[in-house]
Amino acid sequence: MKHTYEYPRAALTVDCVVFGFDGGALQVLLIRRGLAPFKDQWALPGGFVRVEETLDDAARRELEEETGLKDIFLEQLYTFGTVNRDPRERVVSVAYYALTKPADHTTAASTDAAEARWFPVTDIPPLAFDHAEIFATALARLRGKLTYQPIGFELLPPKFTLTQLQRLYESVLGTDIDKRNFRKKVLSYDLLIPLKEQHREGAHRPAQLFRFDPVKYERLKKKGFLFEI
Amino acid sequence: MKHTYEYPRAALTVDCVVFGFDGGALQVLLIRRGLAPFKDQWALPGGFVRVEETLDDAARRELEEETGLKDIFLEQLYTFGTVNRDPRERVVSVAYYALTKPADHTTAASTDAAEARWFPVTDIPPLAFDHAEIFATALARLRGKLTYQPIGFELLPPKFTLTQLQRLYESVLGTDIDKRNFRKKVLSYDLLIPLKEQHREGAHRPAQLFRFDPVKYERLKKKGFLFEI
DNA sequence: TTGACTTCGTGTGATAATTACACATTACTT
DNA sequence: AAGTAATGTGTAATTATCACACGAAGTCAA
Repeated sequence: MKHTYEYPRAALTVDCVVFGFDGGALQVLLIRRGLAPFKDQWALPGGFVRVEETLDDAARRELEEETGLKDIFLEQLYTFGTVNRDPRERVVSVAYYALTKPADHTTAASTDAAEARWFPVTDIPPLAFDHAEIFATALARLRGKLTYQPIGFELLPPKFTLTQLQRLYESVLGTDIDKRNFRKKVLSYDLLIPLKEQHREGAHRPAQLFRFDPVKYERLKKKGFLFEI
Repeated sequence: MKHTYEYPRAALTVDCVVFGFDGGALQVLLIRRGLAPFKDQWALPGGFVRVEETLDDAARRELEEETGLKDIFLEQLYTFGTVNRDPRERVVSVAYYALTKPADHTTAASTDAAEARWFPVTDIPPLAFDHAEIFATALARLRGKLTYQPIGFELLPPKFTLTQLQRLYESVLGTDIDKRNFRKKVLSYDLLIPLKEQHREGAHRPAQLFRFDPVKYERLKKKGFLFEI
C-alpha cells in the first residue's frame, strides 16, 4: 500500500475475446472465475495491466496465464470505461480480440481461472461484469473485418481446404455462400497457394489443400487492396 | 496526495483528433500547450480522466475546456499505451476522433491551452508526445470510415451543395471523383433531401442545397446498409 | 468388381454496378 | 449583349455479381 497519487486513479485491465473455429461452428474461449467478484461465473480471460508493460503485452501475458495460449493473432478492440462496470471500484478495460485454431489450445487452467472452456458463439452462458457487451462488440468487429481483410486464415490450420475456408466464412457471417462463386472469388486474389498434398477424409473424393501467402498479401495491401468476400 | 493503492497505477488520459472541413482542405484542430512537458509545442486537445466520469464524458469535457467545441460527433479511436509515451510517468491515453464544421468553432483558448488553431492535415507542425501517431491513426480511420458510413455530413454545415460534399470526399480521400458518377451514387441512396433554397455565390449558376436525412439513414442502417462511395 | 454413396471441383448466362466521358444551363459581371 | 464560371444532366462500355447443375474421385459394402 505504498503507491500514492494526488488524484484518485482508475484501475486498468485488459480483457480478451478469443475466437476459435473447430471446423463446424465459431467458438469463444471463456474462463470460470476463481475469485470474487463473480466467483464461479464465466468471464473473458483478462487481468490488470502492470505499470511497466504495454497494453498489448498485458493482453498476451494474461492470455497465456489464464488459457495457455500464446503467439496468436491479437488486436485491440475497444476500451470500456463506464463508471460502474466493476462493483469494487473504477476499472477501465482495454478489450482485445484474438483468433486461433483450437488445436493451438493447450488447455491450461491456472491461478485466477479455475477452468477454461470453448463455447459456440451462438450459445454462451451469462458473463461476469459487462463482458457480454465486450463479446458482442468483438463478434461484430470480427464479422466486419472478415469481409474486407483476410484475417480468417488465423482461425484455420496452416493447410486447409477451400471447403473449410468457406465453412469458416459461413459460420462467422451466419450466411450460406455459393460454392462456385466463393472459390472463384478467393482464388482470384491469388493469395492461396495450392499444395501438392490433398486432404482425405471419409468415403469421398479428397480435397486440394492450400496455404495462405502472407508475403503476397503484404505487397497487395500496400497498394490499397481490399479482401472482399 | 491521499489516494493510495497496493500496486502502482497508470494515469489515464483522453486525446481528441478534431477534424474540420473549410470547403477546401481537411483541417485538424491543435492546441499550443501552456504547461510542461512540451510547453509551447502543438498537441492534440486532451487531459486526465476523472474517476467519476466515463471516457466519453472525459473526452467531451476536455474538448470543451480546451477548444470550446461541444455537441459534436465524437467516437473512440484507439487506446495508446506504450510505456514511455509520457516523460513524466506511465500514461495510457484513450484517443477519440471528432468531426465538426469549422463554423461551430468558437475559438476558446483556456486554462491548459494557450492557443487553439486549425491546420491543414497535409501540413501539421511537430506534435508533443506520440500525438503524431495518434493523428495518423485518426486520419486513416476517417478515410476508411468515410467510404462505408455517411459520417462525412458531420463535417459540413446542415445545408450543403453536392459540390461541397464532393470536395469533402475528395480532400479526405485524396482522390478526384467524377462529378456525374458521384451525384448519381449519393442521390441513389435517397438520404439527401433537396431544399427549396439555392446557394448563390460568385458569377455563375447557383447550386441546389441539400440536407442529410438522419432518420432515413437509421432505418436503412438497421437493414445492414452500407454507404459506399 | 460393381454399384451406392459422399464430397470435390468446375462454367455460363443474366443482371446489376461501375466507369468513362461532354455540353447546355443559369446566374453574375462588365 | 457578350463573357465567364460553376451547375446539372445521360448513355454506352466494361466489369462484377449472382444464380444455378453435374461429372469426377475416392471409400465402402454387397
